[in-house]
Amino acid sequence: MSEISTKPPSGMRDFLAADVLRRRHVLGIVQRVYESFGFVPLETPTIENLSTLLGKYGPEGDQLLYRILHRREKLQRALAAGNATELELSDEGLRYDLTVPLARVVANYRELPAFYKRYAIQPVWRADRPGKGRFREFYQCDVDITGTTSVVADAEVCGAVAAVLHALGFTEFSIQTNHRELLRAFVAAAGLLPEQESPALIALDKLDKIGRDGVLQELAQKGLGDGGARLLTALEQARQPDALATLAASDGPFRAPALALQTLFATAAEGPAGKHLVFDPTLARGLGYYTGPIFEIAVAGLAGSMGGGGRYDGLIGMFKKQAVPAVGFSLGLERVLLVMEERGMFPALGVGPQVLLCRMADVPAPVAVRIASQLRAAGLRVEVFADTPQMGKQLAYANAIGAPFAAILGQAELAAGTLAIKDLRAGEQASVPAVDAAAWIARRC
RNA sequence: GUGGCUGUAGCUCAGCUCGGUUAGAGCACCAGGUUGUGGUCCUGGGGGUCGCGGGUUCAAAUCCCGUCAGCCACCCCA
Repeated sequence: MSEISTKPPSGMRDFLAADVLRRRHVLGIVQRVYESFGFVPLETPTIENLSTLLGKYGPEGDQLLYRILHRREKLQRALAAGNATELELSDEGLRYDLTVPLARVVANYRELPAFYKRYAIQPVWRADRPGKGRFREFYQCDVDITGTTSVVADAEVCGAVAAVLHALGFTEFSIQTNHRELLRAFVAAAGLLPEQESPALIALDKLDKIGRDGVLQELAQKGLGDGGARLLTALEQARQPDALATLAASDGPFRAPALALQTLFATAAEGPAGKHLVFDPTLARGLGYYTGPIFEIAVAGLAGSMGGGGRYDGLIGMFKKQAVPAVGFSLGLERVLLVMEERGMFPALGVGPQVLLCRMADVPAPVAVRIASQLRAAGLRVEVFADTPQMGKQLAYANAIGAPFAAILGQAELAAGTLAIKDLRAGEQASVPAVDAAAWIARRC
C-alpha cells in the first residue's frame, strides 16, 4: 500500500460538522450548569512533567501514560548511554486526567481562594485499547472543590453533575456511592491484607453478573478463598436496605465512614443529586488517590460508567508540604454522547448557511459579495456560491448542504433591484425587493 | 492482556461453502435528458493491485499460514 493511511490513529477521531454540533450542545450545557454552581474555569497544558503524572494513578495508570520522547541532543545522549529506561528517554507526558493537573495548580498558586471551586473541560489521553465508548483521546468535564472537608462540597459536586444530566434530559441514572474507609474496614474485618482489597473487590463487583458461586470461584482462584468468602457475606449484608444505618450505629471502624455517608445522603437529598445517590458497598474505584466517599454514575444500557469521582484529601499534599483536602466529580463527554445518541436525545441542531446566494455568469462577483454582506448584517448565515455554473448545479448544491433558501441573482433581478428567493423545502419562489430580502427570509426560517 | 467476529468501489454489503473468462448491487459521485431552477424520474459514465505479506495450485476475492486494522464480549476505566 503506497498510499498514506487517511484514518486517524487508533482510538482517536475526527469530528465532522454534525458531531461537533452535538458535542458543543452538550458542552454548552455542562459549562452553563457548572458555572451556575459557582465553579470557575481552569485550563492547563496538554503536556505535564512526568514527575507530576507518575505515581498518582497506580501501576496500571502509569503504564497508560503517553510519554513524550526527548528530542535532538538530549535523546542522543540518552540513547548513547545504552539500555536507556523509559524515564531516561522522556520526562514529559500527555495529561491523563484533569484532577492531577488541578492538584498541581492548587499547590503552585498560593493566591487561589482558600476554597477553590473550579471546573475544567479538556481532552485527556490514555494509551488504552479502544472499545465501545472508550477512546485514547477523550474529554472530561470536571468539577472540584479544594480546601474543605465539608460534606457540603461532596454534595455540591454530586449536585453539579446531576444537574447537568437533568439539563441534558436524563431522568433515570444512579450515582453509586461508597466510602474508601468503609471498604478498608470490611477488608480488614474479613481478615484480608490491604493489598488484597483490589483483587477481592474486582471479583465481588461481578456478583450481579456471575452470581454468588461465580464470585466464590474467582476469589478462590485468586487465593482469597476464606477471607474473600467472609467479605462476600459481609458485603451482601451491607446491601440490605438498612445496612448503612446499622453500620453507622455500630462501634468500631465502620461507624465513622457510615455516618459520613449518611450525612452526605441527607445533605445531597436537598439538591439535584438527591434521589440519585445509592449506597453500593461493592463500588471500588481504581484510581489510587481517593480517600473518602467515592462515586460512579451508572445508567441502564451502558457497560462502563458515565462519570466518577470522590474525595482525595492526600493528593495535593503530594505536591506541597501542607495537605489540602479536595473532592471532585468527572463526567465523560463521550459516554454521555454515546447514550444520548442511542436514545435519540438530541434536539435538532442547525448548521450551515440559511441562504445560498446564487448568481448568473453575467452578474459580477462584487455585487454578490455586497448583497451577501447586507444579508449577513441582518443576521442571516449566508454562503456565496463561488462559481457560476448553470443554475441547476447551484441549486443542487444548496439542496445538498441543507440550505433552506436560495437567493438567485441575474440581470433581471439586478435591473429590478430584487432577489429571486426560492424556498427549497416548499419548492416555492418569490421575487422580493433586495432591501426586504433578509426580513422575508428571516420570517420563514 | 484474554476470547470471538469482520476486512471486497467514497459508504453499506453480495460473491468465498465446492478455486475457473473482463469481481457485482444499492446509495453516493460525474455527464446528458433540461444553456435561469434543486429534491422525483430516465439514460450513460468514472471508480476496486478483493487490508497487507507469503504459501498451495495450471489457475486464488475464494483454500492454508502469518501480519495489520476495525468491531463485539471480558478486564479496566470516563
